[in-house]
Amino acid sequence: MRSNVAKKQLESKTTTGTASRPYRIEEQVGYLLRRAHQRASAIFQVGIGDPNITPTQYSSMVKLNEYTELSQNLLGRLVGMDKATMQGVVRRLKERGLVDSRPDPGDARRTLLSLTTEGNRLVTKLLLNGPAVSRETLKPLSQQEQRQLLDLLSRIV
Amino acid sequence: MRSNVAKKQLESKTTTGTASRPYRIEEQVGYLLRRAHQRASAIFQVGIGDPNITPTQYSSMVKLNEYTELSQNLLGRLVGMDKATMQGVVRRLKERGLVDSRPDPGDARRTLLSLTTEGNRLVTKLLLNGPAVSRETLKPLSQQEQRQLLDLLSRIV
DNA sequence: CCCATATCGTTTGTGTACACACGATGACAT
DNA sequence: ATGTCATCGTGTGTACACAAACGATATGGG
Repeated sequence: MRSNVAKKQLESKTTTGTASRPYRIEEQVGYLLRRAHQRASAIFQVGIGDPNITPTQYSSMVKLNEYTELSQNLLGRLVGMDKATMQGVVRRLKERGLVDSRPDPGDARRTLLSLTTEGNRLVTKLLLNGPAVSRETLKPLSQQEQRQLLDLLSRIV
Repeated sequence: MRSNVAKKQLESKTTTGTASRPYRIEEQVGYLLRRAHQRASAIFQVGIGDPNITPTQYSSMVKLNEYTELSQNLLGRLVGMDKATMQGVVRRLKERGLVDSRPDPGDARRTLLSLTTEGNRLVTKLLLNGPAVSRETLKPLSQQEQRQLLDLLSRIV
């Protein structure tokens, strides 16, 4: 009973005169994004080829593979990670000998990051599995729908 | 140079004869889902009306508001949370006096959860802001695109 | 040159998120 | 009734994710 009060109040119109649908948590973007992200992470974990590499570690390594050397902060911006989060990701990659760092000779505030030989070898291997992971995640959709989803997602990011 | 080797190898065909595009991390579903989820969470945090309530806490409370009483495990399934994750979410909600628990009289393994009066009052208030949060998150898209995105997301979950 | 301001990386604290192991309980077949 | 197997909640360990505060360094204006 109590809950119906809340639901009623939510049935206000949006912009059009169309009656808005009841508020269901399962139909909200945020909720769906969380669930979809969970599933994508699970597929990544089993499909990328190394159970100890996480999605964020992977994207960091891919970016370092592209740019050779990057400051920690710039890398964070490129892969969409908070600097505090980046700190942990980099620390773990360094502990595993996949990433190296040196002070930026031109700016004492910065740390320059690069892949080690082993890091380079590992990304090269994982990159072979990358497309399959994406394909598996998108499998429920047709080719056209896959493109649509990628387009829509990139526009709300 | 080294990285070009990896990229070359990834340019294998998918199913059709179409030349596949180069592998860019920014175009992969998993990456886009992570970024989109980040943005949705940020919008939620400022828009839901209580900075101390997180998206998972919110969806748990909404479900408890719908069902009145649920076992912790079932609630977890309904909102897509691991039981270990659920444990933490419920503990925090209980600490704040928003949720109550009692042993299931018919099954000693289960804990039954419900909203307290205060929890009920809070969800009712937050539910008023829910639609605006979703609207804000989807703002970059047209009405039709919004529906499409929700449809595509629910199909890959 | 100096000062206000900004950037960079670190640290701390809180909160998801999941794997794994554990103990208690329930369900079911023999 | 008993033993096997599943379910439920808990605890531990690891890893994102971000806010806030901090010290060190850089930059640009006066």
